[in-house]
Amino acid sequence: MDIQPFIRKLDHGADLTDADRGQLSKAVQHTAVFKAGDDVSSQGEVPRNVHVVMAGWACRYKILDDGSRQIMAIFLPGDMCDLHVQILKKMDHGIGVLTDAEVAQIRPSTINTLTDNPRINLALSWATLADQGTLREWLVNVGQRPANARLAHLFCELYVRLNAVGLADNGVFDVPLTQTQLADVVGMTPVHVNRTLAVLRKARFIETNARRVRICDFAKLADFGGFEPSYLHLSGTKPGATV
Amino acid sequence: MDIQPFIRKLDHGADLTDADRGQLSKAVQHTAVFKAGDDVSSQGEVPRNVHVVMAGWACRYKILDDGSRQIMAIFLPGDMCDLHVQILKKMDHGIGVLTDAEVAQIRPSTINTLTDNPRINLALSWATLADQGTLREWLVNVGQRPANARLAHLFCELYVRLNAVGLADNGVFDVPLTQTQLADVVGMTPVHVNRTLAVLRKARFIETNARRVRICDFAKLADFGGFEPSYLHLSGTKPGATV
DNA sequence: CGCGAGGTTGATTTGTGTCAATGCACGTGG
DNA sequence: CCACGTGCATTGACACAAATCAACCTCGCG
Repeated sequence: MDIQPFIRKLDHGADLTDADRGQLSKAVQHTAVFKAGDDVSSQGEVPRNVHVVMAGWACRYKILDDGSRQIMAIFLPGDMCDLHVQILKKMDHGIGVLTDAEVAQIRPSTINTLTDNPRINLALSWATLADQGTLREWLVNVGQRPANARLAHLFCELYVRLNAVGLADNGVFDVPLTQTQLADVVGMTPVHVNRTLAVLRKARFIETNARRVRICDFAKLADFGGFEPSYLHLSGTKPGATV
Repeated sequence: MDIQPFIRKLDHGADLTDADRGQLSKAVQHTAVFKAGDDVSSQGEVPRNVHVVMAGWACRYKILDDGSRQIMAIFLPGDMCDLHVQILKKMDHGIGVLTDAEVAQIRPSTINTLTDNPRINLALSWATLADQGTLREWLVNVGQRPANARLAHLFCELYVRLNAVGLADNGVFDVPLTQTQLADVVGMTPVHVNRTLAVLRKARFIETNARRVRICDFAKLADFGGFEPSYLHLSGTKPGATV
């Protein structure tokens, strides 16, 4: 891995110095490897460490009594889970890994030294706000948009987020999820995800082969899905950044 | 108003001293009155003040191109909107008032003096985490539950939250929302909200007259709606609190 | 008195879920 | 090298929940 997605991402949120970047790099040195489907931390547990996805995809999810699952957040490489959980006494949901993945664990004491650095603290707070914006947008997506627009919106978001950490370009990116996992993200049935993907392909919005997606015309797909990237706040908090 | 819901709420999150309570009281002295439907702050605006609802109900919402609206959060008396927004450059959604309401405005500088107080800071952070938990639960609600369970869950949540600030007791509380507003919360049609309410009434889960709701048997309704209140974290962060 | 906002109800359509079968790629073991 | 099993994608037939369209009702208010 060339430059860490974690740093690359936080660079969007604040003007970090090389020393800041070094400090961040050091904080994510201790990693653990998980197999697809494993839990990083489970519902009901006492929150311990903060996690940063280094490679692979993870998620925040909740399983209901009837066995259905809602994925409430996707963590891509560079994403941090739950900066402030240690305040709480109990996880009200699980954090799991969607693919084989490498996840860094940061102890609370290390987090404190990070947030003592004002630039890093700003970057982390920015990232937290962006996560919240994303969650809100997912609610809008699931609550208001029909199936085809819902998936369109999701693909647009994933592309922009992956692009921001150097993992997507030219409309092409990997989506290493099964259709069942996609279904748990958008609140649909796997069968209906399948059919909806077929519709999007037929309409020439996207092309897929294996687990690779190509967005044929981003502007068109974004319009169709009602995607409007301001909620990701990728212009960050930097004064000079473009909106 | 006897004791402020704002203080009453934050008391759940940390062990405040009387001095802390005084400091909080003073921070919410400047209020403005809004008429139902007014915007407290609009999408696209530069975030300025932090708001606390003193009386009435407010919400966070987003309107889509086709005119449909998703309410992403309900702010009850005592709830604070967007502790950290000032980090961002642009509101990606609107804050509006669902009923006639009184809203306190806190300037960023005042916020800073509040968060300099470690107990208050803990309480505010706790409240922020509870808000996030609520948002996640709404996504689960809209993404996975059928209409009747969805409304059941919402009523359970509203009851517990109102109860926590002294505005509900014995299963009875006011829901000063139109069915159209309810629909925007749960991602359904007003017509379908109406029919679903009728089902809940007929099943003797709830009774309603005017805008007052009575939950006949909370445990039964909670079970039906899959409501499990841990996400509200009302046991807070206090060591001695019961779970 | 008339108007408008909100609630209620009915008939119908449509999007999505459900159930079930098939196909396909891949890995494993005989 | 082939037989088999498994996980995932795909497809079809059908059921059902929810949206849509439209009418009507009630009540508070100017």
